[in-house]
Amino acid sequence: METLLLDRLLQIGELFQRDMARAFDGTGLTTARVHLLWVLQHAGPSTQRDLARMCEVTPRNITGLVDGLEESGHVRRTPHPTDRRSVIVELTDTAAQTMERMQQEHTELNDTLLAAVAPEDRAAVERGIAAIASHLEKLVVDALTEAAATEEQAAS
Amino acid sequence: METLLLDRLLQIGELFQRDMARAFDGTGLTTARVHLLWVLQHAGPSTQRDLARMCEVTPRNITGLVDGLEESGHVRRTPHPTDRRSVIVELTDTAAQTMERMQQEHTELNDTLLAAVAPEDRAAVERGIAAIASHLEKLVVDALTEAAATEEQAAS
DNA sequence: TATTGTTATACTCTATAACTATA
DNA sequence: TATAGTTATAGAGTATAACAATA
Repeated sequence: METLLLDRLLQIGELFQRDMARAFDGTGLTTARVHLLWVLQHAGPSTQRDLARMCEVTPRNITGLVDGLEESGHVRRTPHPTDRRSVIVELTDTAAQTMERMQQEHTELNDTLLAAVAPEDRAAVERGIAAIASHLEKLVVDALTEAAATEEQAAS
Repeated sequence: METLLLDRLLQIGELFQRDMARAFDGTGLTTARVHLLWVLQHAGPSTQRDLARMCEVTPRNITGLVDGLEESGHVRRTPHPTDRRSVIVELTDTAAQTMERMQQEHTELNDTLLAAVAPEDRAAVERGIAAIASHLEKLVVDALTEAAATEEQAAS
């Protein structure tokens, strides 16, 4: 029985997650926390509210993640300069270095995997995967929009 | 800034998970429980021990998942015919139907996504993704083996 | 009155360790 | 003595709801 393309794509996601979990085993970092660090690295110092929006989780959840990352020395909470309700979260210097290294390794992994593809297939793979990602995103967004509309209708 | 192929692959995994979570919203099913049902559908009635091995989680975890699935009417616990320590878990009729439908939808999604790829690129995409999955698996397995060896050395 | 973050509470997934029943 | 499953306990991630401080 041949393996579906979709199954191989999902397998890649699982393998990646497993590898990341292994890499951070013993450091106190987890997938969710690394994701927050990643968002912080790209967005720069941010309020917890904004982090909640960018991570697509509740503000309460951010409180917990930042608590853990503060304790492990990866982030720092500082007061917002003008809004005394807000808290600014920023990477510590060591965490910023860690994230840079991580981003570099990520790029290297991308190159390694691309090198596993036959040169004459590479362009087609890039095009094909982009098309699949874009199509799937549309499908999911449409399904979510429809579900939201149905719910709204039910509420009225 | 162009998106890395690796990032698109990871995005596909996330989108798929999000879509699955949405599809089962309100049914009491979750990713972990659906995974167990999936394993059960492919392996047929199994002991909890075997389910733990196949799902790569602890036996304790299977107890919890089966508890939930039993309560929601998706699986049934029956005594093992010869070993009174063991419990056989099997899908209920309705769950078996649900899983068949799900598998069909899965195949349809695969076809839909494949249809989003230009016909002349399809063969290359199939080959390329198989190569990437296989290469990544080797990388992860090697890393895990190495980590295990290091740990063993530390223990001696 | 609206917004930001936190406390309170709860549920799922996950793990390890101790225990019971059985092999 | 070893194995199958459960109870006990713990921790992470997630959510909603109520609340305090501030805007």
